[in-house]
Amino acid sequence: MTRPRTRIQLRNSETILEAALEVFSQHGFRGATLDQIADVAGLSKPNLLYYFASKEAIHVALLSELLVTWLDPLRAMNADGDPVTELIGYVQRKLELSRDYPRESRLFANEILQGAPRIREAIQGDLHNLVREKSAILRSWMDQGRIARVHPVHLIFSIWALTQHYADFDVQVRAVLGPDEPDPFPEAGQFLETLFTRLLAPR
Amino acid sequence: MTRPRTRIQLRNSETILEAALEVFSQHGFRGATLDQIADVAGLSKPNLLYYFASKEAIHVALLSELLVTWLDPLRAMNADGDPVTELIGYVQRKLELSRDYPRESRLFANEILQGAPRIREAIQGDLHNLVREKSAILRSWMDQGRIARVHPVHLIFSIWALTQHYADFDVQVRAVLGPDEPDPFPEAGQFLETLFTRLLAPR
DNA sequence: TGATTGTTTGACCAGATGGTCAGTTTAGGT
DNA sequence: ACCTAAACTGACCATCTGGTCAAACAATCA
Repeated sequence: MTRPRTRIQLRNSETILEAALEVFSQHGFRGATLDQIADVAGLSKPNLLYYFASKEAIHVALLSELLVTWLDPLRAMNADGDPVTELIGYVQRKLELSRDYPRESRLFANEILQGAPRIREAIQGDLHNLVREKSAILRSWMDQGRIARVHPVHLIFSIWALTQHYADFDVQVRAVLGPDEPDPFPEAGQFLETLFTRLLAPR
Repeated sequence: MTRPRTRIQLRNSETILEAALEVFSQHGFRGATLDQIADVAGLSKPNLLYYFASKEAIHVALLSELLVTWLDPLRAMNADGDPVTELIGYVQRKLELSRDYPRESRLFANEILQGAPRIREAIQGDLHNLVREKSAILRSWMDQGRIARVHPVHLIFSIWALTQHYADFDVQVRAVLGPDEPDPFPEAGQFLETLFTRLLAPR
């Protein structure tokens, strides 16, 4: 509840959130147990609850922390830059997130799949507004003929879908590619660059 | 375990699977309870377990049933047809599945997210082989210069990601689009047709 | 050193949950 | 109408799980 004050509080809160991310992202909210989290964190269950009021409090803490960093790449999309460069850059940054922070991606996916009970308002508020803002930029680029005209919001959806797929469906991706292809990300990056370059090329 | 024999067995198995799909797709395996499923099915819990040996047995029955119908659209992709038509057709059929059977899509997504513990071998076996087979077709189309050259497996991934997104992330899609746009699917279909047409146009 | 505050834990609890079972009710064939 | 097998149920159980609490322990500072 209250913010960390002492060194120990800071360290243990961190440890707990890290362990909780591991467990929640693997089993979902309902599938994760406090005992598992405590075990991974190397702390006792009552000690966990000394730092967080409840299981849900841990989950909420993770999600709100996540939402900020998750949307940063989109925020970084600059109206003054070169449109195609900006968009491809966004795609690549999002793909890097999928590669480097797959647990966060799965945590988010789990939450949305269940109907986003804990972050619905954030999605209808902050996210909705951010997308409105950025699609206005996209629309102006289209008006200027600097990128091809497509539905800007569905364009953003397509970026999310295509990049997150590599984190959320990692098991499937690797199983389908087979054991010969240990790291799908380089080729994914190339494929997505091709895809969005062709989609957006002004015509 | 054993296949349904009598009329009652057939009807009740059906009812249970329908209820289980509803509950599992909404709450995940761990989040769903037998009591919930029994309630939705309008049967008592012991009666549920008269038809299925365990909670897991219900889940497995659903998943194996699902896998067949889920891959049918890909199976239907015909080597003798017109490449772009075949691919766009596949995309549209997959999008229709997302629109008409979102619960099945979410059930599948849930399973993959958790690491596919119950269908791993099916994915490494049947799915892997089907994708190999179909990417050979894609490759031959590319060799003939009838569609642009891209990584065939990532092309298939992109179709899955883009279409399933509209079922699995439905809440997000609707929240971001806002209440003015009640049905995202028509515009999604148009967007995806544009996307794949431009991506695949021979050059 | 002692007092105070912050940290940790074993033991415990109430409710939920998957599953069992003995026994009752119903359906279908004769 | 009767019999048999199928269908169904209330009561029950063991286990799991989120959470509590009083008491023990550690750190910090006067």
